[in-house]
Amino acid sequence: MHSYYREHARHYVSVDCVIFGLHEGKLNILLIKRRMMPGRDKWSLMGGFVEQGESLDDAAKRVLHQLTGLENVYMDQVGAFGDVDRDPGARVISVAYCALLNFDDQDHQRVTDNNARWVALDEMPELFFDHPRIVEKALEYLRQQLHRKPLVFQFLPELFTLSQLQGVYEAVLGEKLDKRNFRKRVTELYDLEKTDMIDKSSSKRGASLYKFII
Amino acid sequence: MHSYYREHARHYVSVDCVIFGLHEGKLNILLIKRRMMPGRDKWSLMGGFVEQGESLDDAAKRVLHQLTGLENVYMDQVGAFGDVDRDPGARVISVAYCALLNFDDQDHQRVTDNNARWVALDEMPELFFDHPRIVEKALEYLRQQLHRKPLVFQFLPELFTLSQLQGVYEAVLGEKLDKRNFRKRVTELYDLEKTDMIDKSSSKRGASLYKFII
DNA sequence: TCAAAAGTGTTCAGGGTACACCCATGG
DNA sequence: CCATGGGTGTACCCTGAACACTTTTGA
Repeated sequence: MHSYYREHARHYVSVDCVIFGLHEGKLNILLIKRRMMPGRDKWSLMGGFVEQGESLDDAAKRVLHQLTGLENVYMDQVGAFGDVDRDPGARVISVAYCALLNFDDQDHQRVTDNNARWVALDEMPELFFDHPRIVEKALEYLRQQLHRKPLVFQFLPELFTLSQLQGVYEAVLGEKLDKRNFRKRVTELYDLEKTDMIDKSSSKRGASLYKFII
Repeated sequence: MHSYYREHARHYVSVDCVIFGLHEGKLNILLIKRRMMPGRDKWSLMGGFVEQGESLDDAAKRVLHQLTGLENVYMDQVGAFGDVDRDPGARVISVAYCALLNFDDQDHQRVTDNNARWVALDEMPELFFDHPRIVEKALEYLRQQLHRKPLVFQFLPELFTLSQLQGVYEAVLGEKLDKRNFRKRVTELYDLEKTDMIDKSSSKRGASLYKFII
């Protein structure tokens, strides 16, 4: 390595994951209750240090996998947070990621083992570090991207009803939508294949199950 | 410091600045020809290491100031780039920022001393590292944010003509705009104060100078 | 007098929003 | 038989796009 590098400081770098999932019609985030200092017994995002030979994206995937047992989950980088005193224990620069997953896919045992809990957005406890800012930015990012990419389907199983799909939009945007306008828009915006299966879990009449075609 | 941290790797962290300016009606980026290894004599973005006790934002401001002599310039974080081999000299995690400045404000002497040059977007030389990706992402970010925040004024002096303003939009978006539609939209979108001063530098008739009111 | 940029309104189409009723079924 | 969620079409408005001519003045 050139001496050019050696004279500079090196830093701990972590990734923090804002893990979004839909639960009981509400947008939830997966939080952990810290078992170690600093911030023991306080709520925070799930995070981990970036190790040698590990890219930022890989570190984020690893952290998510540790907590949920899931792989191939949709993740996006939200931004880097590098205030000097953001972590009271040491100077740590953190890169935040958000993950969007189908609530039912997770490994509940792992989640429990990690001292983690799903919390609805409007019931968030006080978070440690600068994690409130990170959550805020992730949410803003999610809401923006919702209009640009077909992210909603990440929250749903492969087969879903249009009402479920609408529920995701409403939960993420935090507002009610008109059913007819929603269906018109979504069916011309996305390639949705109507299957001949009917879901009866949420109504007596039953609703057609759809599949999203990429 | 808790032992919790010590077992983890530490990394060099740098900031790289995508410095945008408008020159001769085109969107330009300020590039430097590297004087040191790795990548000596190749073109790259201006960057610098994040030091102890320095936040990411502060590091970006410092780097920009070193190169241009400017302070209080509009900067935004574009994202973090952390592939393991992105820098062939060492493992360096980089956080990219973009800066928007008025071309005429810079300290040209400093720019020259730093071996830097303004290059139009469509004349970009091959860039070192993963800097092409960074530039691409910064440009995408800039074009997106253009519709959300009053960024255009960062490229202009305090007083400007509507034609200059339109020129900025056209240069950033890379497309011609309709004059009447542009003027209608911009005057109802922003609070523009028409001064009684006339700019004659670009036409015989002269154009009114406007001021942007925050 | 002419070249070159400044300045100025109207028309039209398409997308987004508001809005109400019948259907199928399980309990 | 009724409560519950599923499913469907139209009218209106407003925003965004297309479009051409007059004005001023320095060279």
